[in-house]
Amino acid sequence: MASASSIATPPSRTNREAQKREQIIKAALQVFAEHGLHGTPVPPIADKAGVGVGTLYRYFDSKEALINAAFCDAKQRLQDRLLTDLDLLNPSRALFDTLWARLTAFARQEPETFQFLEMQDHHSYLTAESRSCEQALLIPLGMMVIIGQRNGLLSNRLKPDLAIALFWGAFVGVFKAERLNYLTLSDEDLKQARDACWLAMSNNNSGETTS
Amino acid sequence: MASASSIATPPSRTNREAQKREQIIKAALQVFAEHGLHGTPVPPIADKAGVGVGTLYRYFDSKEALINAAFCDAKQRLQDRLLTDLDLLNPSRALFDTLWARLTAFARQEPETFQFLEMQDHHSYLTAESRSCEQALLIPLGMMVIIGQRNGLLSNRLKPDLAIALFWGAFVGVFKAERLNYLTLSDEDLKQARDACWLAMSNNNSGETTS
DNA sequence: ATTTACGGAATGAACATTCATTACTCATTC
DNA sequence: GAATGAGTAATGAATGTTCATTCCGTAAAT
Repeated sequence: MASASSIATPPSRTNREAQKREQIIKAALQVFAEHGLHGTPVPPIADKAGVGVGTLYRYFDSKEALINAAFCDAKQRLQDRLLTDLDLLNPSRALFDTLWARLTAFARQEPETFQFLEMQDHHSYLTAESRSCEQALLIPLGMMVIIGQRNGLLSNRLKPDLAIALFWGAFVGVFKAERLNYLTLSDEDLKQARDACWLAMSNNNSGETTS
Repeated sequence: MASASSIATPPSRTNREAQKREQIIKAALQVFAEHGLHGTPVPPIADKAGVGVGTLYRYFDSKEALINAAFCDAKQRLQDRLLTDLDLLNPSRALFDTLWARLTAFARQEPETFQFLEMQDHHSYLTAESRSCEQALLIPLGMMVIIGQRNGLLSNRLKPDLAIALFWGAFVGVFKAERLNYLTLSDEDLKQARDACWLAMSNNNSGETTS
C-alpha cells in the first residue's frame, strides 16, 4: 500500500483539481472576510491559495463566479454542521441547546466563514442559484419552529420567520460584538445568551398582551 | 422682512457651505448603503448630491474622510433620536418600549442610514475619532442596563455588554430579514418581537440553571 | 511527443484625485 | 440701482494608480 498521505486520495486528475478548487475557495473566504468583497483584489487570493492568478482563472470564470462558489460552499458547510443527524421533527429544549452548541462551535472554529456569510455586500453578486442555498438552511429551521409551536414548546405568538430572524440576529450580534472587541465571551456568557434566546422564543406561560 | 424661504437662514457663506456639506453626506450615505463602501465610486455620490466631483473634494479631503464624516453624522443622528429626553436613570418596561419604538421609527424613516450603520466594512476605514462615536451611544445604554439590573427589573445573569449585543443583534436581524425579503413586518409582528426581546432580558423569576 | 496545467507579466478598463478653466458672489463704484 | 471686477466656488476633463482579466512562455503529466 502507498504512503499514508495518499491512502484516501489516489490523486486522479479530477480529484487533484477538486482539491485545488477547495484550496482557492478557502483562501478566498479568508481574504473576503477580512477586506470585504469589493475590497479584495484577486491577486492576494491567488497568493494565499499558493497559486498564480492565471491558475485561479482556470478554476473560476470570474471574481463573481468565485464569490458565488465560496458562498455556496460556506453555506453548505454551515448547513451540514448544524443539521447533520439532528431530529428536527422532535423539537425540545435539548435540541435547541444542541443547535446553539453547534452554531457556537462553527463560529469559533471557522470565524472567517461565519463572518463571510454575514457580510452585507453579497446580494448584489449572487446568482439566483446561490441565493437558493440560503433556503436549504432556512426551511428546516422554519419547520422546526412550526412543530415546536404546535407542541406548545415554543410561543406561537411569533411567526416562525420572525422567530428565526430574532434568534439568528441575536446570535450574530453577540459574535459580531466579540469580533469588534466590544465584548469577550466566556463559556458562561454563551450559556447565558443561549438561555436568554430560549426565553425569548419559548412558551413561558405569561399572559397575552391584550392591548 | 424677506420672503418666507429666507427667514430661518439668511444664507451667510459659511451657512451655505454647511448646507452643501450635508447634502453631500446625505447622498454619500444613500449610495454607500446601496453599493457598499468599496463598491461605490466617488462620481455617483457627487451626481446624487447634485455637485461636481471637484466640488466634493473641496468639502472632503478624500473618500475616506467622507466615509468618516458620513459615519459620525449617521451615528449622531441615531443617538439623538434614541436618547433625546429619555430618562435613562429610571429604567422601566415603558422606557424599553419607548426605546424600541424610537429604534423602529428610525429604521423605518431612514432605512439607508440604518443599513449604512450596520455595514461591516467600515472598520478598516474609520479613524479612532470616528470609532469613538460608537461609544457615545453604547455607554448610556450600558448604564441603563446596569441600573435596570440593580433595580431587579432586568435579569442580572447577562452582563450588560452582552445584553446590549443580544438586543441590538436581534433588532438588526429582524430588519435585515425584512430588507432581504425573508419577511414582512406588520406592526403586530414588531410588537411581538419587542416583547420577545424583553423576555430575553427581563427578570422573569425562573430558577437559575445550576448545571 | 503531445496535451494539459501553471504562473505572472501584459492589457485595458475603472477608479480616486487633481487642476486649469469657467461661473458665481458681493463689496465697491458711479 | 446698475455696473464692475477681484476674489471665491464649482466644474469635469486629465492624471496616475489599481484592478480584473488575458495570454503566452514554461513545466508537468500522460
